[in-house]
Amino acid sequence: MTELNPTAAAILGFLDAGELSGYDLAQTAAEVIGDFWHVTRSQVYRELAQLAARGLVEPGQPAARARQPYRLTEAGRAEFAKWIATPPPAEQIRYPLLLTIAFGDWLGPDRLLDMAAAHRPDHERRLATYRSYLADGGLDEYQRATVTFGIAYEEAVLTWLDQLPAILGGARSGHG
Amino acid sequence: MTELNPTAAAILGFLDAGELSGYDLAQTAAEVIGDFWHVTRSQVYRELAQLAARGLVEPGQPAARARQPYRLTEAGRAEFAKWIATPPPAEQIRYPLLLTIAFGDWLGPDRLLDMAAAHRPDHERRLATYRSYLADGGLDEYQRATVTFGIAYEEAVLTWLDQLPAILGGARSGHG
DNA sequence: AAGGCCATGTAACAAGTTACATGATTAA
DNA sequence: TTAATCATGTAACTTGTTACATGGCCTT
Repeated sequence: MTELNPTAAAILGFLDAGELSGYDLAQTAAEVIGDFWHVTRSQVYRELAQLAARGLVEPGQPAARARQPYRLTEAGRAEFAKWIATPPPAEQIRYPLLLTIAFGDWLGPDRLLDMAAAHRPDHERRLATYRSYLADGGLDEYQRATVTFGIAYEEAVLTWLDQLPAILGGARSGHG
Repeated sequence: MTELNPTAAAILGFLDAGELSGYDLAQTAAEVIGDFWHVTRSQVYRELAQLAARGLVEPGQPAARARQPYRLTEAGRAEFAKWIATPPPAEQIRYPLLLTIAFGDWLGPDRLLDMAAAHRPDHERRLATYRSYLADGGLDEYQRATVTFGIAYEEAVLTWLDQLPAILGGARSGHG
């Protein structure tokens, strides 16, 4: 048996709460873990097919609109338990804006600062959302832990954006 | 012509400095942008083949050990210039530890805190490295900008790790 | 009852990872 | 001069993205 990948594991984790279709699962994933683990519908369907083939999930009653729900099997539950007990690997960040900045000599500070500033509203919005989650209460400890990460992260990004003009201020464009 | 992907663009960007082999490019990428844009050697070779097919790079003199260097063409330079002038999309984060925490009910706070703590040395090490880059000087403004992001990010992670025990402290495991 | 929207899923493609192969160098 | 290591690249597989197809549901 191959190891579960994190996406497959998350699917099993969500199915623990009861039967869900691929569509539901994609939606749930987007809401609950979407900020640090992005999953598309296509991935969900593929993983569901493989999980079914391995006997870790099984199909329930089909319903309207071709809806096909799945539920967790005992083997699936066991496999999930094994996965979650495994120490997770390091995070990965892919930050296109930093790439642009790394080659920033081609653009010069002004264009770069504009591009960076364009990202600010997104971060402000997310930060506000996370803060309101905490303020509204109703989160369990685990959710509070992940949301608190989001807050720390967004604050860091905003702080960095604040510093950027001072850092890039002295530079001149080297290309055209 | 399809749009350049960021990895292909980075390859062109590095080739602006002169001829490099796929191996060199992979190495350079790991050093210069590896912290926010991970690229494997295999990707580099694939992109080089495609870039060559599109006339954006061209092969130079083969050398020992099957070394095949490439250089930028004028078309390649133009395409890179177009790419870097395009506003970059949002970053993506994939954080397996947060996934584990999101399903943390299965493990309980003690195991989670252990797992989280296991990541701390990595972050401390990276933070120290970034700080020494700044302290040693010799970085241009653009590098300082990306390194400063790294510092802000690692500080945020460490702060969050500090808060975790207090956040998870009250929880009990629900499974097992 | 017609038109538009939404839920649901599939298929094709692109990007990313892992494992392997091979011939030069270097060190013992 | 043999063994170990390193530079270089290829191939196979897995994961991630984008575009498409279809039919039920709701609104007018």
